[in-house]
Amino acid sequence: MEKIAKPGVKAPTRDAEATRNSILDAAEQEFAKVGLWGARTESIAARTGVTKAMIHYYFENKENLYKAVMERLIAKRRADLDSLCVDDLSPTDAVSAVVRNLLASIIQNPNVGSLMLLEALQNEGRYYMETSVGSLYGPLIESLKRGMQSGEFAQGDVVHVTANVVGMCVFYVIARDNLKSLWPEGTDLLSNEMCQAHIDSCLKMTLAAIK
Amino acid sequence: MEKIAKPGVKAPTRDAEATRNSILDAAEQEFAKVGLWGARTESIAARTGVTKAMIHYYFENKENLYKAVMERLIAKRRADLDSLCVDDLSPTDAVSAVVRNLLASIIQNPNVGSLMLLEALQNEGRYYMETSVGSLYGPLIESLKRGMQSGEFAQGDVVHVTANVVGMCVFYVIARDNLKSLWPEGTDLLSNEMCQAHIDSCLKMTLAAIK
DNA sequence: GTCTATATACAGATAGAC
DNA sequence: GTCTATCTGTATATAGAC
Repeated sequence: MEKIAKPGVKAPTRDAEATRNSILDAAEQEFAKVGLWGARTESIAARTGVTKAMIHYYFENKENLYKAVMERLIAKRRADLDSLCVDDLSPTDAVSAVVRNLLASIIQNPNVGSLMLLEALQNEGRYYMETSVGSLYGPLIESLKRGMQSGEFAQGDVVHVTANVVGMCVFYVIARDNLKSLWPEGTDLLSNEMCQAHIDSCLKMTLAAIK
Repeated sequence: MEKIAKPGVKAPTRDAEATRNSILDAAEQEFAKVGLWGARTESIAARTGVTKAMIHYYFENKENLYKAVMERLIAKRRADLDSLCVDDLSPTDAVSAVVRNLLASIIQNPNVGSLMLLEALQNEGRYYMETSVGSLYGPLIESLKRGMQSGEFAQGDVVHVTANVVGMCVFYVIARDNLKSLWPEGTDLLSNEMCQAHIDSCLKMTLAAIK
Protein backbone atom coordinates (compact mmCIF):
# COMPACT_ATOMS: atom_id res chain seq x y z
CA MET A 1 0.00 0.00 0.00
CA GLU A 2 1.27 3.42 -0.97
CA LYS A 3 2.33 5.77 1.77
CA ILE A 4 0.01 8.77 1.97
CA ALA A 5 0.99 12.17 3.31
CA LYS A 6 -1.01 13.74 6.10
CA PRO A 7 -3.87 15.93 4.81
CA GLY A 8 -2.75 19.48 4.07
CA VAL A 9 0.91 18.55 4.30
CA LYS A 10 2.90 18.25 1.10
CA ALA A 11 4.49 14.84 0.68
CA PRO A 12 8.30 15.14 0.51
CA THR A 13 9.34 14.81 -3.11
CA ARG A 14 12.58 12.94 -2.54
CA ASP A 15 13.77 14.03 -5.96
CA ALA A 16 17.34 15.19 -5.56
CA GLU A 17 17.63 17.06 -8.84
CA ALA A 18 14.27 18.79 -8.42
CA THR A 19 15.05 19.86 -4.88
CA ARG A 20 18.47 21.11 -5.84
CA ASN A 21 17.03 23.18 -8.63
CA SER A 22 14.23 24.60 -6.55
CA ILE A 23 16.79 25.71 -3.99
CA LEU A 24 18.82 27.34 -6.74
CA ASP A 25 15.73 29.12 -8.05
CA ALA A 26 14.73 30.40 -4.64
CA ALA A 27 18.28 31.43 -3.85
CA GLU A 28 18.52 33.35 -7.11
CA GLN A 29 15.47 35.38 -6.10
CA GLU A 30 16.77 36.07 -2.63
CA PHE A 31 20.34 36.88 -3.68
CA ALA A 32 19.07 39.14 -6.45
CA LYS A 33 17.23 41.14 -3.86
CA VAL A 34 19.62 41.46 -0.97
CA GLY A 35 22.89 39.98 -2.16
CA LEU A 36 25.06 37.34 -0.58
CA TRP A 37 25.33 38.87 2.87
CA GLY A 38 21.79 40.10 3.19
CA ALA A 39 20.31 36.77 2.17
CA ARG A 40 18.86 34.50 4.83
CA THR A 41 19.02 30.76 4.30
CA GLU A 42 15.82 30.51 6.29
CA SER A 43 14.12 32.82 3.83
CA ILE A 44 15.47 30.88 0.86
CA ALA A 45 14.19 27.67 2.37
CA ALA A 46 10.79 29.21 2.95
CA ARG A 47 10.50 30.02 -0.76
CA THR A 48 11.23 26.43 -1.75
CA GLY A 49 9.06 24.51 0.67
CA VAL A 50 12.00 22.52 2.01
CA THR A 51 13.88 23.25 5.20
CA LYS A 52 17.14 25.10 5.48
CA ALA A 53 18.86 21.89 6.48
CA MET A 54 18.51 20.92 2.83
CA ILE A 55 20.58 23.90 1.78
CA HIS A 56 23.47 22.64 3.82
CA TYR A 57 22.90 19.13 2.61
CA TYR A 58 23.20 20.13 -1.05
CA PHE A 59 25.53 23.11 -0.94
CA GLU A 60 27.31 22.85 2.41
CA ASN A 61 27.03 26.58 3.11
CA LYS A 62 25.54 29.85 1.92
CA GLU A 63 28.63 30.98 0.07
CA ASN A 64 28.77 27.84 -2.05
CA LEU A 65 25.10 28.21 -2.85
CA TYR A 66 25.80 31.73 -4.02
CA LYS A 67 28.62 30.54 -6.25
CA ALA A 68 26.37 27.89 -7.75
CA VAL A 69 23.71 30.48 -8.51
CA MET A 70 26.21 32.79 -10.17
CA GLU A 71 27.71 30.01 -12.23
CA ARG A 72 24.37 28.77 -13.49
CA LEU A 73 23.41 32.29 -14.47
CA ILE A 74 26.63 33.11 -16.25
CA ALA A 75 26.74 29.79 -18.09
CA LYS A 76 23.24 30.43 -19.41
CA ARG A 77 24.11 33.93 -20.48
CA ARG A 78 27.22 32.81 -22.29
CA ALA A 79 25.38 30.04 -24.13
CA ASP A 80 22.82 32.64 -25.16
CA LEU A 81 25.49 34.88 -26.57
CA ASP A 82 27.31 32.09 -28.35
CA SER A 83 24.16 31.14 -30.21
CA LEU A 84 24.15 34.56 -31.88
CA CYS A 85 27.27 33.96 -34.00
CA VAL A 86 27.85 37.68 -34.24
CA ASP A 87 30.96 37.20 -36.37
CA ASP A 88 28.75 36.20 -39.27
CA LEU A 89 26.83 39.49 -39.16
CA SER A 90 27.63 43.00 -40.31
CA PRO A 91 28.79 45.25 -37.46
CA THR A 92 25.45 47.04 -37.32
CA ASP A 93 23.46 43.82 -37.32
CA ALA A 94 25.82 42.32 -34.79
CA VAL A 95 25.39 45.21 -32.35
CA SER A 96 21.63 45.10 -32.81
CA ALA A 97 21.60 41.39 -32.18
CA VAL A 98 23.66 41.64 -29.01
CA VAL A 99 21.56 44.49 -27.66
CA ARG A 100 18.32 42.67 -28.44
CA ASN A 101 19.67 39.52 -26.87
CA LEU A 102 20.84 41.31 -23.73
CA LEU A 103 17.50 43.02 -23.36
CA ALA A 104 15.55 39.83 -23.93
CA SER A 105 17.61 38.00 -21.37
CA ILE A 106 17.36 40.65 -18.68
CA ILE A 107 13.66 41.27 -19.22
CA GLN A 108 12.86 37.59 -19.14
CA ASN A 109 14.84 37.25 -15.92
CA PRO A 110 15.61 40.56 -14.20
CA ASN A 111 17.56 38.69 -11.54
CA VAL A 112 20.47 38.49 -13.95
CA GLY A 113 21.05 42.21 -13.80
CA SER A 114 20.40 42.56 -10.10
CA LEU A 115 22.71 39.73 -9.13
CA MET A 116 25.60 40.99 -11.18
CA LEU A 117 25.20 44.48 -9.89
CA LEU A 118 25.00 43.42 -6.27
CA GLU A 119 28.06 41.32 -6.90
CA ALA A 120 29.94 44.43 -8.04
CA LEU A 121 28.71 46.53 -5.13
CA GLN A 122 29.12 44.04 -2.33
CA ASN A 123 31.86 41.66 -3.29
CA GLU A 124 33.97 43.77 -5.62
CA GLY A 125 33.23 41.27 -8.34
CA ARG A 126 35.09 38.50 -6.53
CA TYR A 127 32.69 35.73 -7.46
CA TYR A 128 31.99 37.18 -10.87
CA MET A 129 35.60 37.28 -11.99
CA GLU A 130 36.21 33.66 -11.22
CA THR A 131 34.10 32.70 -14.18
CA SER A 132 35.72 35.24 -16.45
CA VAL A 133 33.54 38.19 -17.18
CA GLY A 134 35.27 39.27 -20.31
CA SER A 135 33.48 36.71 -22.43
CA LEU A 136 30.10 38.22 -21.62
CA TYR A 137 31.19 41.54 -23.07
CA GLY A 138 33.35 40.05 -25.81
CA PRO A 139 30.79 39.86 -28.62
CA LEU A 140 29.75 43.49 -28.19
CA ILE A 141 33.32 44.72 -27.96
CA GLU A 142 34.39 42.82 -31.05
CA SER A 143 31.40 43.97 -33.08
CA LEU A 144 32.02 47.60 -32.18
CA LYS A 145 35.69 47.24 -33.06
CA ARG A 146 34.85 45.81 -36.47
CA GLY A 147 32.42 48.63 -37.15
CA MET A 148 34.94 51.30 -36.21
CA GLN A 149 37.62 49.72 -38.33
CA SER A 150 35.37 49.46 -41.35
CA GLY A 151 34.24 53.06 -40.91
CA GLU A 152 30.65 51.96 -40.36
CA PHE A 153 30.77 53.42 -36.84
CA ALA A 154 32.27 56.64 -35.57
CA GLN A 155 35.61 56.40 -33.79
CA GLY A 156 35.50 56.18 -30.03
CA ASP A 157 36.74 54.33 -26.98
CA VAL A 158 35.36 50.84 -27.66
CA VAL A 159 35.32 49.63 -24.08
CA HIS A 160 33.68 52.73 -22.66
CA VAL A 161 31.06 52.60 -25.39
CA THR A 162 30.44 48.95 -24.57
CA ALA A 163 29.97 49.66 -20.88
CA ASN A 164 27.65 52.55 -21.65
CA VAL A 165 25.49 50.54 -24.02
CA VAL A 166 25.10 47.80 -21.45
CA GLY A 167 24.32 50.35 -18.77
CA MET A 168 21.63 51.90 -20.93
CA CYS A 169 19.97 48.52 -21.44
CA VAL A 170 20.28 47.27 -17.91
CA PHE A 171 19.52 50.31 -15.80
CA TYR A 172 15.85 50.55 -16.69
CA VAL A 173 15.25 47.02 -15.48
CA ILE A 174 17.26 47.00 -12.29
CA ALA A 175 16.33 50.50 -11.16
CA ARG A 176 12.69 50.16 -12.17
CA ASP A 177 11.38 50.57 -8.66
CA ASN A 178 13.01 53.97 -8.43
CA LEU A 179 12.05 54.96 -11.96
CA LYS A 180 8.42 53.94 -11.78
CA SER A 181 7.35 57.31 -10.37
CA LEU A 182 8.28 58.85 -13.73
CA TRP A 183 5.26 57.15 -15.28
CA PRO A 184 1.60 57.30 -14.26
CA GLU A 185 0.87 55.53 -11.00
CA GLY A 186 0.30 51.81 -11.41
CA THR A 187 2.31 51.46 -14.62
CA ASP A 188 4.09 48.11 -14.74
CA LEU A 189 7.56 48.76 -16.11
CA LEU A 190 7.96 45.11 -17.02
CA SER A 191 4.72 44.87 -19.00
CA ASN A 192 4.99 43.94 -22.66
CA GLU A 193 4.23 47.44 -23.90
CA MET A 194 6.71 49.13 -21.59
CA CYS A 195 9.44 46.62 -22.36
CA GLN A 196 8.89 47.06 -26.06
CA ALA A 197 9.22 50.80 -25.64
CA HIS A 198 12.44 50.29 -23.73
CA ILE A 199 13.83 47.98 -26.39
CA ASP A 200 12.95 50.45 -29.14
CA SER A 201 14.52 53.29 -27.21
CA CYS A 202 17.72 51.35 -26.54
CA LEU A 203 18.16 50.19 -30.10
CA LYS A 204 17.52 53.62 -31.53
CA MET A 205 19.79 55.35 -29.08
CA THR A 206 22.57 52.79 -29.36
CA LEU A 207 22.71 52.90 -33.13
CA ALA A 208 22.49 56.68 -33.20
CA ALA A 209 25.22 56.92 -30.59
CA ILE A 210 27.74 54.75 -32.42
CA LYS A 211 27.16 55.71 -36.03
CA MET B 1 43.11 70.68 36.30
CA GLU B 2 42.12 69.40 32.86
CA LYS B 3 40.97 65.83 32.55
CA ILE B 4 43.38 63.79 30.47
CA ALA B 5 42.46 60.68 28.53
CA LYS B 6 44.38 57.50 29.16
CA PRO B 7 47.44 57.11 26.90
CA GLY B 8 46.59 55.48 23.59
CA VAL B 9 42.91 56.06 24.06
CA LYS B 10 41.20 58.80 22.10
CA ALA B 11 39.47 61.35 24.28
CA PRO B 12 35.71 61.39 23.60
CA THR B 13 34.89 64.44 21.50
CA ARG B 14 31.54 65.19 23.08
CA ASP B 15 30.56 67.21 20.02
CA ALA B 16 27.01 66.22 19.19
CA GLU B 17 26.94 67.60 15.67
CA ALA B 18 30.32 66.14 14.76
CA THR B 19 29.42 62.73 16.11
CA ARG B 20 26.08 62.76 14.35
CA ASN B 21 27.71 63.60 11.04
CA SER B 22 30.45 61.05 11.38
CA ILE B 23 27.81 58.41 12.00
CA LEU B 24 25.96 59.55 8.89
CA ASP B 25 29.17 59.40 6.85
CA ALA B 26 30.04 55.93 8.03
CA ALA B 27 26.49 54.73 7.54
CA GLU B 28 26.47 56.05 4.00
CA GLN B 29 29.52 53.94 3.21
CA GLU B 30 28.07 50.83 4.78
CA PHE B 31 24.59 51.21 3.31
CA ALA B 32 26.05 51.90 -0.12
CA LYS B 33 27.82 48.59 0.05
CA VAL B 34 25.29 46.19 1.50
CA GLY B 35 22.06 48.11 1.72
CA LEU B 36 19.75 48.60 4.65
CA TRP B 37 19.33 44.97 5.62
CA GLY B 38 22.89 43.86 5.06
CA ALA B 39 24.34 46.73 7.06
CA ARG B 40 25.61 46.04 10.56
CA THR B 41 25.40 48.80 13.13
CA GLU B 42 28.53 47.39 14.71
CA SER B 43 30.36 47.82 11.45
CA ILE B 44 29.06 51.37 11.05
CA ALA B 45 30.19 52.18 14.58
CA ALA B 46 33.62 50.72 13.89
CA ARG B 47 34.09 53.10 10.96
CA THR B 48 33.29 56.12 13.11
CA GLY B 49 35.30 55.44 16.21
CA VAL B 50 32.26 55.69 18.47
CA THR B 51 30.29 52.78 19.82
CA LYS B 52 27.10 51.45 18.36
CA ALA B 53 25.21 52.67 21.39
CA MET B 54 25.65 56.14 19.89
CA ILE B 55 23.72 55.13 16.81
CA HIS B 56 20.71 54.37 18.91
CA TYR B 57 21.22 57.49 20.94
CA TYR B 58 21.11 59.72 17.84
CA PHE B 59 18.88 57.80 15.46
CA GLU B 60 16.94 55.39 17.65
CA ASN B 61 17.31 52.50 15.21
CA LYS B 62 18.93 51.37 12.00
CA GLU B 63 15.97 52.16 9.80
CA ASN B 64 15.82 55.77 10.92
CA LEU B 65 19.54 56.08 10.31
CA TYR B 66 19.00 54.81 6.81
CA LYS B 67 16.26 57.34 6.19
CA ALA B 68 18.50 60.13 7.44
CA VAL B 69 21.27 59.04 5.08
CA MET B 70 18.92 58.95 2.11
CA GLU B 71 17.44 62.33 2.90
CA ARG B 72 20.81 64.00 3.25
CA LEU B 73 21.94 62.53 -0.06
CA ILE B 74 18.83 63.48 -1.99
CA ALA B 75 18.72 66.99 -0.57
CA LYS B 76 22.30 67.53 -1.69
CA ARG B 77 21.58 66.17 -5.15
CA ARG B 78 18.55 68.35 -5.58
CA ALA B 79 20.40 71.49 -4.49
CA ASP B 80 23.10 70.59 -6.99
CA LEU B 81 20.56 70.35 -9.79
CA ASP B 82 18.76 73.53 -8.84
CA SER B 83 21.99 75.49 -9.09
CA LEU B 84 22.18 74.65 -12.79
CA CYS B 85 19.18 76.77 -13.83
CA VAL B 86 18.70 74.62 -16.91
CA ASP B 87 15.71 76.66 -18.05
CA ASP B 88 18.04 79.49 -18.97
CA LEU B 89 20.02 77.29 -21.36
CA SER B 90 19.37 75.99 -24.85
CA PRO B 91 18.13 72.39 -24.87
CA THR B 92 21.51 71.06 -25.99
CA ASP B 93 23.39 73.04 -23.39
CA ALA B 94 20.86 72.08 -20.76
CA VAL B 95 21.24 68.35 -21.44
CA SER B 96 25.01 68.68 -21.45
CA ALA B 97 24.91 70.53 -18.17
CA VAL B 98 22.69 67.96 -16.48
CA VAL B 99 24.80 65.07 -17.73
CA ARG B 100 28.01 66.74 -16.64
CA ASN B 101 26.50 67.53 -13.28
CA LEU B 102 25.23 64.00 -12.75
CA LEU B 103 28.59 62.54 -13.67
CA ALA B 104 30.47 64.95 -11.46
CA SER B 105 28.25 64.17 -8.53
CA ILE B 106 28.42 60.41 -8.88
CA ILE B 107 32.15 60.35 -9.52
CA GLN B 108 32.85 62.58 -6.57
CA ASN B 109 30.70 60.34 -4.38
CA PRO B 110 29.93 56.95 -5.92
CA ASN B 111 27.80 56.12 -2.90
CA VAL B 112 25.00 58.17 -4.41
CA GLY B 113 24.51 55.73 -7.23
CA SER B 114 24.99 52.62 -5.14
CA LEU B 115 22.56 53.69 -2.46
CA MET B 116 19.82 54.56 -4.87
CA LEU B 117 20.23 51.35 -6.76
CA LEU B 118 20.22 49.20 -3.66
CA GLU B 119 17.15 51.09 -2.58
CA ALA B 120 15.41 50.07 -5.80
CA LEU B 121 16.52 46.46 -5.55
CA GLN B 122 15.93 45.85 -1.89
CA ASN B 123 13.16 48.16 -0.78
CA GLU B 124 11.24 48.69 -4.00
CA GLY B 125 12.05 52.36 -3.71
CA ARG B 126 10.03 52.73 -0.52
CA TYR B 127 12.41 55.14 1.18
CA TYR B 128 13.32 56.86 -2.05
CA MET B 129 9.77 57.74 -3.02
CA GLU B 130 9.06 59.41 0.26
CA THR B 131 11.26 62.27 -0.75
CA SER B 132 9.87 62.46 -4.26
CA VAL B 133 12.19 61.15 -6.90
CA GLY B 134 10.63 62.94 -9.79
CA SER B 135 12.41 66.17 -9.04
CA LEU B 136 15.80 64.52 -9.54
CA TYR B 137 14.89 63.59 -13.09
CA GLY B 138 12.82 66.71 -13.76
CA PRO B 139 15.52 68.95 -15.22
CA LEU B 140 16.64 66.32 -17.73
CA ILE B 141 13.09 65.46 -18.74
CA GLU B 142 12.14 69.08 -19.25
CA SER B 143 15.27 69.84 -21.26
CA LEU B 144 14.68 66.87 -23.54
CA LYS B 145 11.06 67.89 -24.03
CA ARG B 146 12.05 71.40 -25.02
CA GLY B 147 14.58 70.09 -27.49
CA MET B 148 12.10 67.76 -29.11
CA GLN B 149 9.48 70.46 -29.36
CA SER B 150 11.88 72.92 -30.95
CA GLY B 151 13.08 70.27 -33.39
CA GLU B 152 16.61 70.45 -32.01
CA PHE B 153 16.33 66.80 -30.93
CA ALA B 154 14.84 63.83 -32.71
CA GLN B 155 11.42 62.67 -31.57
CA GLY B 156 11.33 59.87 -29.03
CA ASP B 157 9.88 58.72 -25.75
CA VAL B 158 11.19 61.39 -23.40
CA VAL B 159 11.02 59.39 -20.21
CA HIS B 160 12.67 56.29 -21.65
CA VAL B 161 15.40 58.43 -23.11
CA THR B 162 15.90 60.08 -19.73
CA ALA B 163 16.20 56.77 -17.93
CA ASN B 164 18.62 55.49 -20.55
CA VAL B 165 20.85 58.53 -20.35
CA VAL B 166 21.03 58.26 -16.59
CA GLY B 167 21.73 54.54 -16.85
CA MET B 168 24.57 55.18 -19.26
CA CYS B 169 26.17 57.67 -16.88
CA VAL B 170 25.65 55.71 -13.69
CA PHE B 171 26.36 52.13 -14.70
CA TYR B 172 30.08 52.60 -15.25
CA VAL B 173 30.52 53.86 -11.72
CA ILE B 174 28.36 51.43 -9.81
CA ALA B 175 29.31 48.33 -11.78
CA ARG B 176 33.00 49.24 -11.95
CA ASP B 177 34.12 46.22 -9.99
CA ASN B 178 32.59 43.94 -12.59
CA LEU B 179 33.75 46.05 -15.52
CA LYS B 180 37.34 46.45 -14.40
CA SER B 181 38.42 43.22 -16.09
CA LEU B 182 37.71 44.88 -19.45
CA TRP B 183 40.74 47.07 -18.93
CA PRO B 184 44.36 46.10 -18.23
CA GLU B 185 44.86 44.67 -14.76
CA GLY B 186 45.38 47.32 -12.11
CA THR B 187 43.53 50.07 -13.95
CA ASP B 188 41.67 52.31 -11.50
CA LEU B 189 38.29 53.05 -13.07
CA LEU B 190 37.85 56.07 -10.81
CA SER B 191 41.17 57.68 -11.70
CA ASN B 192 41.07 61.12 -13.29
CA GLU B 193 41.98 59.86 -16.74
CA MET B 194 39.42 57.05 -16.75
CA CYS B 195 36.68 59.31 -15.41
CA GLN B 196 37.44 61.89 -18.04
CA ALA B 197 37.18 59.22 -20.71
CA HIS B 198 33.85 58.13 -19.29
CA ILE B 199 32.54 61.69 -19.23
CA ASP B 200 33.64 62.25 -22.82
CA SER B 201 32.05 59.01 -23.92
CA CYS B 202 28.77 59.78 -22.16
CA LEU B 203 28.49 63.30 -23.51
CA LYS B 204 29.30 62.22 -27.04
CA MET B 205 26.92 59.28 -26.97
CA THR B 206 24.11 61.19 -25.30
CA LEU B 207 24.17 64.05 -27.76
CA ALA B 208 24.49 61.70 -30.74
CA ALA B 209 21.63 59.60 -29.44
CA ILE B 210 19.16 62.45 -29.02
CA LYS B 211 19.94 64.64 -32.01
C1' DG C 1 27.50 62.58 25.37
C1' DT C 2 29.88 58.39 25.59
C1' DC C 3 31.00 54.14 27.33
C1' DT C 4 30.57 48.97 29.06
C1' DA C 5 27.74 45.30 29.98
C1' DT C 6 23.84 42.78 28.97
C1' DA C 7 19.10 41.30 27.38
C1' DT C 8 16.88 39.36 23.61
C1' DA C 9 16.38 37.74 19.12
C1' DC C 10 17.93 35.50 15.13
C1' DA C 11 21.27 33.66 11.85
C1' DG C 12 24.10 29.76 9.96
C1' DA C 13 25.29 25.35 10.67
C1' DT C 14 25.16 20.43 12.77
C1' DA C 15 23.24 15.98 14.83
C1' DG C 16 20.42 12.52 14.62
C1' DA C 17 15.64 10.55 13.96
C1' DC C 18 12.79 8.88 10.26
C1' DG D 1 16.47 12.68 1.08
C1' DT D 2 14.07 15.23 4.41
C1' DC D 3 12.79 16.65 8.80
C1' DT D 4 13.08 18.47 13.91
C1' DA D 5 15.79 19.96 17.51
C1' DT D 6 19.71 22.19 18.95
C1' DC D 7 24.40 24.33 19.27
C1' DT D 8 27.00 28.45 18.62
C1' DG D 9 27.90 32.73 17.07
C1' DT D 10 26.41 37.30 16.18
C1' DA D 11 22.90 41.19 15.55
C1' DT D 12 19.97 44.90 17.32
C1' DA D 13 18.77 47.26 21.01
C1' DT D 14 18.63 48.64 26.07
C1' DA D 15 20.27 49.80 30.92
C1' DG D 16 22.94 52.05 33.62
C1' DA D 17 27.71 53.79 35.01
C1' DC D 18 30.69 57.70 34.23
